[in-house]
Amino acid sequence: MSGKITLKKIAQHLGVAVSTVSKALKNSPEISMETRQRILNYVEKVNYHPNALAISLQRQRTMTIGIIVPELVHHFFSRVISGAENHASRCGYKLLISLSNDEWDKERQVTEMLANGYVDGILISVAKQTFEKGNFDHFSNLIQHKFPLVFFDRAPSDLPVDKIIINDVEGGYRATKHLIDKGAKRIAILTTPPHISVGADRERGYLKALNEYSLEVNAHLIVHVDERQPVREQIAILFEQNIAPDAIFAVNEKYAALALKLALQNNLKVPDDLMIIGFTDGFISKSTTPSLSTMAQHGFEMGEKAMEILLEKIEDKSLFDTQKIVFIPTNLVERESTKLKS
Amino acid sequence: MSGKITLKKIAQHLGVAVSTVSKALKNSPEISMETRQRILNYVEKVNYHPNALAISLQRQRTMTIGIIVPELVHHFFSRVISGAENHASRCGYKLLISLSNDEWDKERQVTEMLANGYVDGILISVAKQTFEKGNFDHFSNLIQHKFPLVFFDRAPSDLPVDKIIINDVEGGYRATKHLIDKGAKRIAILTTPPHISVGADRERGYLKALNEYSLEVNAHLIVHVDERQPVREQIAILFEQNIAPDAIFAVNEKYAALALKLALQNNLKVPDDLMIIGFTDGFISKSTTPSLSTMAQHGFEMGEKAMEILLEKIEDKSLFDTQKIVFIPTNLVERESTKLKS
DNA sequence: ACTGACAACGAAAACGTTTTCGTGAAACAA
DNA sequence: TTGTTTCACGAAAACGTTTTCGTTGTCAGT
Repeated sequence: MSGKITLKKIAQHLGVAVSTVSKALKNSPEISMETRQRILNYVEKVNYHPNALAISLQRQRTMTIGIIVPELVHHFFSRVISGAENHASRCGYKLLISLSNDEWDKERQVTEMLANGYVDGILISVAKQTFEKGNFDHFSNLIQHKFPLVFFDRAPSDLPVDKIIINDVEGGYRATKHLIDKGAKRIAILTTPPHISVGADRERGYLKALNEYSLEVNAHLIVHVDERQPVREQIAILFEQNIAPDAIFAVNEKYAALALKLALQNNLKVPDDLMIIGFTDGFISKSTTPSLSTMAQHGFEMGEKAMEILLEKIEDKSLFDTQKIVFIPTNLVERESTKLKS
Repeated sequence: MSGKITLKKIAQHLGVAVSTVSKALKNSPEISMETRQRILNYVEKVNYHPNALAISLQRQRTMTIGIIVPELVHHFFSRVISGAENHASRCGYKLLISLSNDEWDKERQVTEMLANGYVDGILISVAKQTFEKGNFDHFSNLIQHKFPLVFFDRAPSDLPVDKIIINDVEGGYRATKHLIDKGAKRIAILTTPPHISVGADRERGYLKALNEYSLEVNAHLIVHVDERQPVREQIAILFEQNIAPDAIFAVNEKYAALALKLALQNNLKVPDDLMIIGFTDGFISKSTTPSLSTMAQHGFEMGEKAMEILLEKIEDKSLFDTQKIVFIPTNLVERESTKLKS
C-alpha cells in the first residue's frame, strides 16, 4: 500500500496529463505512437494496475455479484456457489460470497451492505430465521429500488421475485415412489419442521405418493426432526416402535446417514430388512456401506442458472418487471441402500 | 439502482450544502440541532445508505478482507472460511471469498484483482498448480509492495511470509503412532504425490514413527495417489498384495473412506483385520460404519487465527517486517475403525 | 462602536479513474 | 496572408464521500 502507484504519479513523472496516460493505456488513437510507447514502457516498468474502486465508482458498475448463503460448510451450497462462480467468471464478473449464518439480522446487514455499491446484483438463499420471523423487508426494499435480485433454493413465497428452486414436491414424490416400486409398504419419512419449505415440500411429495398407491399414512412413521434437540434420539424412535418401517425416506443426507448407522447398529440388513433413500448427492452418500440411494439436487446447475438469470437482468433493463421461476429437476441415483437382490 | 439517493440529492432537496448533510449524519456538533433534525428526518424518510465504494475510495480502506481458496466444495476449507469470517465480522470487517480452482493463472488474476483496491488484506491457500509450476511472482510482488498477506494451510516454503499451517509432520507421526500402539505391524499409507506439501509432510511423520519403533518401511505399502488417474484402483492395489497391511493411514478423509469401503468389500473386519485412520474430521468420518478414527484439523481455529494475524498486520504498520509462523495442532479422534475389542 | 469569540454553515480539495470538450500548433488550401 | 483542418494533448467535470478551512452572522465584553 505504501507509495501506491496511480495515474497521477505516472503523469507527473512523465510530464504529461493524467488523461493522456489514461488514453494511452486504452490505446486511444488520440495519442501519438511516440508518447504512447513512452507511457506504456514506464507503466510496464512500475507494474501499474488501475484501482478497481475508482473505476467502479466512475463507471457506476462493479462487475461483481454478491451471493449470500446461510452456511458454507454444506455440500449443496458449496456446489451452487461453484456453479455461480463458474458462470460469473465466464462473463467477466467476480463473485463476492457472504454468509448469513441463518440469522435474520446478519442477513439484513449483509444484504444492505452489498447493495450499497459493492455489487451490481445479488443472489441469495434465505436464512431459516428469516422464514421464522416472516420479515422480508430488506428484500422488498431492494425490489422497490429495482435492484437486481435473484433467489435460489430457499425463496420467499409471496414476493414477486425471480427464483431458481428445486422441485421438491416432485423429488419427494419420486423418492417415495422408488421405495414403493421396490415393494416397501411401511415407509417412514425423516423430515424437517413445517416452516422449512424444502422439508415441507418433500413431505408433500411423500404424502402424494402414498396416497396415489393407496398406502396408509401412519403418523408414527413421520418424524419432524427438531435440530435444537439431539437428532440421533429422534431418529432412533423409528427403531423402537412395534410396527417397524420397511423403508425410510430422509429429506437430507445427514438424516439418511444417521438412519443407516442406527439401522446397522440394530442389526438390520440394508436394504433387505430396511431400504433407505436420502436427498442431496454428496460425499457421504457415496462413502457409506452400503452406499445410499438419493435424489441428486444438481446444485452446480442451479448456481449457473441463477447467475445466468441475474446477469440477464443486469444487462437488459427491460427485464425489470418480468419474474422468472425456474425449477431444477432432481434425479434418482440408485445405490446399494435400495438395491434388492431379489 | 434507478434514482439512487446520494448526499448531493439530499442537500439539494433541503437547500443545504453536501458537507452539512455529511456532518449532520455523523452528529457533528458543528450543525445546529434544528438543521440536524431536519436532515435526519429526511434521510430516514428516503432510506438513505451511504455508498460504500465512495467511502472506501476516500478513506483508502475498504474494511474488507479477501480470502482465496483452491476449492469450496471441501469441508476443511469451508471451516477455515467460517472461522475467518467469524473473526472478521467481530472486528467490523467483511469477507470477500474467491476461488482459484487450483489453477495458477486464475490465482494470479484473482490475487491482483483483490489487491487493487478491493480489499485491505488477503488470506490465501496456494493452488496445487502453483506449486507444480513453482511460480510465486504474484505473491512476491505484493510482499514487495508491503501489501498485507497471510498464508494458511498451503504456503510457499521459501518466501518470507506469515503462515498458519497444520503441523502435518507431527499429525502424521501421531496417527501412525496410534496405529503402532494398537499393535499394527504392517502399516500402509495412502498419500499424495511429493509436491503436495501437506501429503509429503504427513508421510514424513509416518516414516519417523516407523523408524522410531523400528518397523520396516515397505515400499509396497506406500501409495502415492495420483488424482489424475482413477483413485479407486490405486487404493485397491493394497488389497491385492500377498503381504496384506494390518493398518492404513490415509492422509485425507476421502482416501480413508474409500479404503474402508474396499476393505469391507474384501470381507475384511475393521478394525480387527485392518485398522484405518484418516486425516480431517469431516462428516464422512462420522457417517461410515464403522466410523473412522482421524486426526482432526481444526480448520475453524485456523481461519480465526489467520484472520487475527492479518488484521494485526493491517492495523499496526510496525509489524511489516516480522513474519509469524503459527502451527495449529491436530488431535486424535478415536472412533470405531481403530478401537479393538481386545 | 469596536474587537473578539463563537456558532453554524458552505466551498473546495481529495481519493483514482474516465470522458468530454477544449486549445495550441502545425499543415494545408485559397 | 488568412482561414480551415487535423493532430496531439491538456483541463476539468464527474462518480459519492470526508474533511479542512474558510466565511458569514450574532453576541458579549469593553
